[in-house]
Amino acid sequence: MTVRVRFAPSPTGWLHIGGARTALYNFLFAKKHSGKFILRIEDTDQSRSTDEAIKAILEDMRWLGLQWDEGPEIGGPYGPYRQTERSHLYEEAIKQLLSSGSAYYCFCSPEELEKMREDALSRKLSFRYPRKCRNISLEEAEERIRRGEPAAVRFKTPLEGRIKINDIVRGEVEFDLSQLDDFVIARSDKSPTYNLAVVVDDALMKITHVIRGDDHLSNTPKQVLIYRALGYPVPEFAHLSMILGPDKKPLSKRHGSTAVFEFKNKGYLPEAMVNYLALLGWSFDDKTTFFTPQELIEKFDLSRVSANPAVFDFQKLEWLNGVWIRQLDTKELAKRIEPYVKSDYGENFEIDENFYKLVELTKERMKTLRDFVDWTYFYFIEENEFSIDEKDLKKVAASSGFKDILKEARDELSALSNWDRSEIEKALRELVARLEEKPKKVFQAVRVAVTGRLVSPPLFESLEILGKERTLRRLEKAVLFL
RNA sequence: GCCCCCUUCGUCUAGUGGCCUAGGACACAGCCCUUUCAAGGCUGCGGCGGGGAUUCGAAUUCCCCAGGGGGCACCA
Repeated sequence: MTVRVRFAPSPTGWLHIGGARTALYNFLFAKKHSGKFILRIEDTDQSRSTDEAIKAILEDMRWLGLQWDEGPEIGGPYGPYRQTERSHLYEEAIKQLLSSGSAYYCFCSPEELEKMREDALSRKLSFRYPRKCRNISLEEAEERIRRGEPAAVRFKTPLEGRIKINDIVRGEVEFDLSQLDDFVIARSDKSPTYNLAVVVDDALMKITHVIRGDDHLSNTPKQVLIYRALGYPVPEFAHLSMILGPDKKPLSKRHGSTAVFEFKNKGYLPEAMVNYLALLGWSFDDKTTFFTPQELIEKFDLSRVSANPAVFDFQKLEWLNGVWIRQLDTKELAKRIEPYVKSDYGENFEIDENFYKLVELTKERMKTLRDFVDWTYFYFIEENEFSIDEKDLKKVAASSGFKDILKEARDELSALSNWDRSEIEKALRELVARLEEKPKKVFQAVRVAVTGRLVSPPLFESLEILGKERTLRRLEKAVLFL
């Protein structure tokens, strides 16, 4: 039996961290077992679903490297892969359930039921549909429908018994059927409800393992009932716990970024996102934290997924992103950074030697790709727009001899015939010795004057990349300005 | 109200009866390296939700409680 799993988002917004993790676990499980990863769009709620959302979700999934084997844009043998295009399949299933006696028409109006529900709620009782229409015969019901009466379809839930499921991450979970009521499987407009649609789709798409969010656990017994009534094999289930915010509440926008594209914009690498997400609720052993996508595929194990909800740690993600950045080779890293430079300094930017040097220089201090543009402000800024950070300037300018140091530095550096890192260092160190100053004092003075900030990439390399002309100009300007 | 799930350092986790005076990672603190910031190295801080029971022995098994979360729709 070949493994077939699916990720089934409803396109009502962007792909979120939680959804991304569910998709990832499905993907990893499929790849690990040489199975198929299917993407299905659950857009039955037409009022909230949009085509833009579908596009965005597909884009984010591809960015993360979660390419599906069957689904939108690429098709597959069990399509269509959008629920709105599958209505006839649901109608057929409903018809089958009706004629086999597993379901029945219900003529109770939503208003009537709503009233009963409110009433029960106000008396602190649990509401369950009273099964008023359960014994109306199919013939009678069809007659009433012919006369124009609206009717929903309900599943005829057994009055007693238990449903046991063996969840891969949770183990055995049992439900008492007497706790379930006769849930609606088709609305009076004939459209299927979620529980019916998922089962029909998963069954027809031959899904072998349903890996999804925890919030669906209590729906599972209802779905098992439908599988059985329809005569389909029941798949394996694995319910993933939710992702929480630092306050232990379900992760949401108020905790910070939750949409995948936001992390992309901030300069996170897809590999780092995948690495982090994989570790959020799963571990390989007691020490390994770095995994390439390929290693994840080899090592991922659903049964090692933790059942308790995990708090999303933005700091750890950032750290891991830094780890990923540091181990990319410079050329590759430069390619990843390019778009961020372009978005800040113009589309006509082109990768050159200096860019590679800057990447090398900042590589080990970046946490996100966007940090690069921050670190290299001094280089990319137009010369006439260059300015020194006022706070930083104040800090160094307060000490005695600041101006003299800059003047001397300018003289020493302008005398250099070879403008390279080691010559620059030699000249400045000689200056330190001659002035009998602390190295730190001299270097910081030059740093502020030339890079505009007290914190910059290594000084000598920065000056080399900046070039003699620009360096001297800035020193000159600083001397005059002070 | 009913049903279901979850509970090891602040956070992610290792741990399946003795290897645990509970291991790793992030964060935090200190030190080293150092021209700044990082990176790196070292050290430290810090935890089995509570109560019973089983056992020679329990983080690990069982029961109860508490806390957190999810579900109970003609939403998905």
